[in-house]
Amino acid sequence: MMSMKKNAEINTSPVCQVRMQAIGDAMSLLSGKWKFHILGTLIEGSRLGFMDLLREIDGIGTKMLSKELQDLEMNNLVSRTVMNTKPITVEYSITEYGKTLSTLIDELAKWGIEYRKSVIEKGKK
Amino acid sequence: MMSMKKNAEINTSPVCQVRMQAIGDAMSLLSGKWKFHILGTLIEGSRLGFMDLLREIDGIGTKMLSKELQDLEMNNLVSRTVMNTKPITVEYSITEYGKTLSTLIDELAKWGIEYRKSVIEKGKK
DNA sequence: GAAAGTGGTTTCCATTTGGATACTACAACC
DNA sequence: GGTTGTAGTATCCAAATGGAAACCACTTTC
Repeated sequence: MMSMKKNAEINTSPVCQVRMQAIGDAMSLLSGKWKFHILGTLIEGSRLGFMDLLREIDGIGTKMLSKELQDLEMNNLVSRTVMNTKPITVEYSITEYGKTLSTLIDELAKWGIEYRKSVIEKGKK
Repeated sequence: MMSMKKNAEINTSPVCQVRMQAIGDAMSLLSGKWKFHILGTLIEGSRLGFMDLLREIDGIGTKMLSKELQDLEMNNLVSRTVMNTKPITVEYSITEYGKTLSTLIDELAKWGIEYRKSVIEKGKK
């Protein structure tokens, strides 16, 4: 019997290393429980205040919303504008760069919808 | 001056609620530092052993790999087959259902590659 | 019989994450 | 002058996450 050492050559290709690195890069910006929710909300309805977001995103608290928004702003995915209004308001919106995530987030939502359907189907059996 | 109460009606639509719920559903399966890496690796090179994955995925340890694989298997995204070989080998591969994540993961990788490019560009300035 | 390779589990620990609550500060409304 | 609404910050705490190292059981190779 041959004792070939098969080292699973498949992913040793540079293409795949780049791909894996890319996934890591992307997730370093997008990880966390709320990032996709916030981005998804801001892509749908632009120009929302802090309290708007707090109401829209079910379950999030002020601390997390504040922190996640700062992260996203720092990475230029979300912009924050302090408005010169009477009781000072702040407007959050998706940046042009943030919009490049639209197709990704659409895919995620699409997959999530199908997933829920499949779970319901299984439940019926 | 009118004091209209604008309650940011945008995302109150059922469409958006479904969308947000879907994002939450999807992330409940895909959250964690390594899920996308593992799925991405298995989509590229099917049929990999535990040690193969450990080598392919840079930085992961045995505990996390073991745990994440169990999660993914439980959700039918990855299959685990114990082979009847001399020093017992196990083969992990992506399931048909797991393959429905291909476009999503491709999008993620694509975005990550562009992101890295843009960071490098900024660095040059 | 020791080393190396398979596929993990277990234990311990530090860091991260995230939730609840309280609080500030300002202005308008009543 | 008390309540409401805006936009957060601060603090405390619990739970989840994740890494390092040791260990197990088995087999083949040296």
